[in-house]
Amino acid sequence: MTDKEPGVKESMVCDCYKCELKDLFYRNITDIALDSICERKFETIFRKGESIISEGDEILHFSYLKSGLAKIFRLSQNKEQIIAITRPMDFIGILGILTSKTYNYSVMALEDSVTCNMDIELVRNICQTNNNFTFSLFEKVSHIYDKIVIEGIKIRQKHLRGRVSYILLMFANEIYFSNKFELPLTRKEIAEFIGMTTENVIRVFSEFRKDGLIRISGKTIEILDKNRMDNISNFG
Amino acid sequence: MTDKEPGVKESMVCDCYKCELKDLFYRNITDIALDSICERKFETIFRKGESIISEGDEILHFSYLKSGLAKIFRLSQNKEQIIAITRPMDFIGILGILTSKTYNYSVMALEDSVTCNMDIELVRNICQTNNNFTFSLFEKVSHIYDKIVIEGIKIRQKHLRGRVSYILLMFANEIYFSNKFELPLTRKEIAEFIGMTTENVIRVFSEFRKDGLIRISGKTIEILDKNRMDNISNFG
DNA sequence: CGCGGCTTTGATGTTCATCAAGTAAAGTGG
DNA sequence: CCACTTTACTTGATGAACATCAAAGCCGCG
Repeated sequence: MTDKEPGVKESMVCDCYKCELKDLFYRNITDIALDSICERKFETIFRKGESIISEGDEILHFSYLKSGLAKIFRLSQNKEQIIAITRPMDFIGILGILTSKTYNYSVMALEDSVTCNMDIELVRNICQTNNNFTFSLFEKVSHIYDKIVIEGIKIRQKHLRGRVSYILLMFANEIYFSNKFELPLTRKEIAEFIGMTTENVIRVFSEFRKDGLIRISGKTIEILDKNRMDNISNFG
Repeated sequence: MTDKEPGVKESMVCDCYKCELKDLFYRNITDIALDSICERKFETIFRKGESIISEGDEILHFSYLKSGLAKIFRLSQNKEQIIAITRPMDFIGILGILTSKTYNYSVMALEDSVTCNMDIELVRNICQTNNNFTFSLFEKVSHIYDKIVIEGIKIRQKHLRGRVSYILLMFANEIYFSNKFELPLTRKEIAEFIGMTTENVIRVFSEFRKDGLIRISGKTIEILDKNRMDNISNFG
């Protein structure tokens, strides 16, 4: 997060002692260490569409998403490839936050978002002296990676209809906790996530609509027949 | 590694103080801790084709591949999906070695192989008390994961010819360090690695042979025109 | 209001999986 | 060690799944 980034610093920050990440931090860190992080942390606001991280940027902060939604992606062969959707309380930049000098991925806000940023050197110092902390972090990062790898395998084994229903169910079940939601991704981005073309994403949407599986109104999607969607996701 | 596994314990084990993993262990661990691991470690021999780990097995040891070659794979929808090829000095089981109770992946020997196995509880104890060690391990595991994710993305963006040349170059450049080598995978396994059918792997092999790119004799492959192979791998 | 990006649909062609059928190689039991 | 079985390899023919191309409507934004 360098100066030229569009993110805006926010003055209303929350109390670290009440942070939802306390499982990771509060439990494993002394009050003194926590205080030293807290007084230097800051929050940043990103509007929908703004870049949070660009591949190659120097890593200066240990950041997590406080609210909103973001996509993690890589540029490969002039094509964006979306690797994962980052939800609140997820770390930003995942890999190499501690071990690399620069980011390996780009991150962009899909909705208005707020990140909380801590000095990376301070966090590295805590790692040097507090292995409970390091271990917890290790555990969390491992699970994130594992999910990415396994999800990638599962998605690619499916046909187009299966991929689309998989991602729609993901939004409904894991992100918005509702059968009706606003798609945070364009059709093109969905295509970049699940490895198909924009046109075919739209075509499958239309098929699902004609089959009475979903209702579409612009970016608003409502899943009407979850059972059949589950079947298509699992066996399509 | 339970009793029913085919691996055979080996009595001739090497000196931990001269272990190639000393960067990870020796540098970060006291002699006493190292000694306590060493006297309880053991090595296991696996013949080509034998199972080293099965998905769901309880994790009892922290193991690495001392010699040989192995494939890491998952069973998904009755299909094997090869995730990575493990080379000497790579860890076995990667994810969750420290944090999970059971393995998330299966591992099978592709060549006669030897693993070195340490008591997982002992290693976990070291993690509890030695954060240099934990940090080094964290770093190594992160890089392994990163490579898997990026490699997966790259392979799937290519057409069939590009995928096949990519994997052949991988064997030549990163595993056997020679343009002529014995393929450790069957055609079917190659297909499972790069997401295509067995028939098409064979078809592309035949095309490459007719185009004078490679010479094939059973499992022996020789890359004749590396420049053109590089091009196909990068732009195919 | 007009421009560019997003969305939609149809027509067309290519890539690739599937099916079939046969050969070679490798393991198995008498 | 040889007949037998199984697994791996190979090639061709066919069709399905999917990408690409083309054209037009829509929507937000300067």
